[in-house]
Amino acid sequence: MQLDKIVAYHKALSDPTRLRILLLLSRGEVHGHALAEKLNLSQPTVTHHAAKLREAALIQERRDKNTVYFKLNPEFIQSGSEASLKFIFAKGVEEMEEESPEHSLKESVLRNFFAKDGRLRQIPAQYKKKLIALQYMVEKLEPGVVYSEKEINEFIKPFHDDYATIRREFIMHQFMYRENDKYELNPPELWTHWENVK
Amino acid sequence: MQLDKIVAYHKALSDPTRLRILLLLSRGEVHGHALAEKLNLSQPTVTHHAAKLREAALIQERRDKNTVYFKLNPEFIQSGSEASLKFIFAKGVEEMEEESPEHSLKESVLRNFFAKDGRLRQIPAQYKKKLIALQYMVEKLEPGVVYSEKEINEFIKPFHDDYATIRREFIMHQFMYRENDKYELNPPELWTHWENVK
DNA sequence: TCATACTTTAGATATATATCTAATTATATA
DNA sequence: TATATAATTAGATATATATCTAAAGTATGA
Repeated sequence: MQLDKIVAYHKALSDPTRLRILLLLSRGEVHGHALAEKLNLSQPTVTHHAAKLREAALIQERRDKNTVYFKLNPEFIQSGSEASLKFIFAKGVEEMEEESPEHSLKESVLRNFFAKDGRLRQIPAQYKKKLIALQYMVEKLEPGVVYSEKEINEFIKPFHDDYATIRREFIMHQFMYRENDKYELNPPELWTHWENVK
Repeated sequence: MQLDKIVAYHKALSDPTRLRILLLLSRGEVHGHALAEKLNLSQPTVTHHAAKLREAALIQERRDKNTVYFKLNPEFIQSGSEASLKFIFAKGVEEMEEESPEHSLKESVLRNFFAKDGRLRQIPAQYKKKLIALQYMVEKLEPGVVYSEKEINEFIKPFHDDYATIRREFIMHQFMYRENDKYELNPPELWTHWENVK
């Protein structure tokens, strides 16, 4: 289930009138006219809400003569709820682990921005390239180790004199995590990759 | 959990940007600036959405120096979903079974609108009273029995000559259910009671 | 104490939507 | 065929909201 569907599902349920309609339907079929009466609304308003609920597959309809009867589609109400939980909690990982076939760019950045002695000639101005350079440096840090600010500065200095800026960029792009002046590497899933950036 | 809370929960989840934020947070803390970058949005926009998510208790915040870190509140995401299913499917019954201490009105209607021989003198014009009279008659039908239209007419005639109108009112107020010209009593939970009508 | 960086607030704008009335369509019945 | 009932569509209005820019607030650090 993709984003749009989940949005539509919650939109359908994010109106008090529609929730009251579902509640009334929970005990069995009700027709449009009766809904309008019970809710003290005009019939066009009921039609309007019924359309929204139908689009989200939350109700079904049947016609008998002039009258349209509505009833719940309980499966979809349930599965929509499950889908959105899955979306938030689980699906995230694969979703964002897209392809990154840009090896050539990476190589070119490393070759052009880093000198043979390993120093960073200058901080790339272009966003993608900056991320690549930052990641290259940060990968030399030890995961799980808690660094002081001073240690981070000392780590960066051999690459570039402006350690303050680079240290800030580490945080900004989520390569690292800071709490009470202690610095620690984030897991790579949290790093900003330019592929992630819409 | 009452209607308002459930509406707020689904409203919070009914925006694609907010879902993407939750997805980004599903892997750990992220701070505002990083969210703005990853989503290609301005920081005020992130603040705006964060406020909505916080109001719905879906995220929590922590501040370190100038930076505000957001993280999921997974319990609430889960429990909101459960609550709304409960609301639609279960809670309905008690919700609507309010008090109905209007026995005196019922007695007065039965006394004044029905003659000693059981005939309905006239169809009450006042909504509440009409429902009482209709219910009184309909309760003499057998639950579970499928009636033809003709049988329903014959049933009504001893009460009142205008059986067509009364038959329609039976359907209209959900005392009965019609499908392919077959009539059947609805369960009383579906009947329109004037207490239900806002 | 001044400048910087992150966040929030204020205000503007454009879009979405919940509701209504009036008109139209669809179906059934006399 | 004309009438009645239920539903839908069209159009109007008022409110809500997602987003932006600009300004103000807040905490840090030199």
